[in-house]
Amino acid sequence: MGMPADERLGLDIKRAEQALIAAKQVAVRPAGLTVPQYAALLALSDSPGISGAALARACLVTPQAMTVVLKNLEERGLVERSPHPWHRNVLEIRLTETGQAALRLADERAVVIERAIAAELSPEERDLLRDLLARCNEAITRATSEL
Amino acid sequence: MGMPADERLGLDIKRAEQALIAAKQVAVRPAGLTVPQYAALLALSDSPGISGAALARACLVTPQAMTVVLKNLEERGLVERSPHPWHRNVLEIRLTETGQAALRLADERAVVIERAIAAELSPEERDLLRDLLARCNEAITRATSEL
DNA sequence: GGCACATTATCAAAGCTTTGATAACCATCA
DNA sequence: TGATGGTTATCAAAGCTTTGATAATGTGCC
Repeated sequence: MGMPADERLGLDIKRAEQALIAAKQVAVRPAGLTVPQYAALLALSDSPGISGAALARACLVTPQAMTVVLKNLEERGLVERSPHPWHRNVLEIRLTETGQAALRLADERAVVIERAIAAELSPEERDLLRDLLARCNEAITRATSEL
Repeated sequence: MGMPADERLGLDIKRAEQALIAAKQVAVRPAGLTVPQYAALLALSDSPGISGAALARACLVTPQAMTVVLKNLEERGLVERSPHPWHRNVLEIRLTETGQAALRLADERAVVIERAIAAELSPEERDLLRDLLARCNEAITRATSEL
């Protein structure tokens, strides 16, 4: 087609991401979590009381998608949603103790994956990869707005 | 948690991939395609007559997922599935002319995104990114098998 | 020829993801 | 006070994705 497959960097990015997702799945499964659930719990542990919409943004999904994930997490008692003290159309979301335990278990194993990535590269290479990916991100965003 | 978020390279990879998917969606929408459909059509154009299972592997999804994508594509007349000449539990999958036209339209725009990525980096940087991502991939796979 | 293995296609179920849409709430401004 | 704009939560619909499972087909070996 318009550009040979082996010139498309998008494929390399996708491949790495797929490997990452597959690994994360194996890692978090003993905690009974899916990868999106784990991501939500992790973001929540960093920002207790955050709103569902903000959590969605942190996890790079739409609010509607996050509603579904949270519903399942809430049903299992891993998170609780309570009305905001003064902002009445906002729900504050928090980890329960059960949620914290599940997250701890999952993250222990997920971090093994992250550590393996970090160990594969030197500090300079890590910075370089980060920079290159960020520049791709910018280029992608720019090109999209001009489509 | 076990590792600060800003040390997790997985996030950088995910961010780039999300940007890429969002861009691809905008690109392929005028052709009436979703990103998974576009990916399937693109892989098909490279390998006419491929089996559903092989196509799934090329697109980095399970055969079951690909069955769903192909069913929708077939219903819209973009692909056709026919029995293999001598391998009776295999279906050969091919682009129809309608499928080719849709793919052409979609790919024209998707390539703009890919070109923008390639233009952002020098040839050395492209090779470097590719190498770094591949090494991450290997590290991920290795760590997963040891979980 | 029978068996074991590998691969294919697809059903079922559950979870996730997007877009489109709606209603409600808050803050700001005229 | 009413209008406007921004944000939140969530319903609906369609598509996609995984795991688990089953049946069928081909290949190679004893």
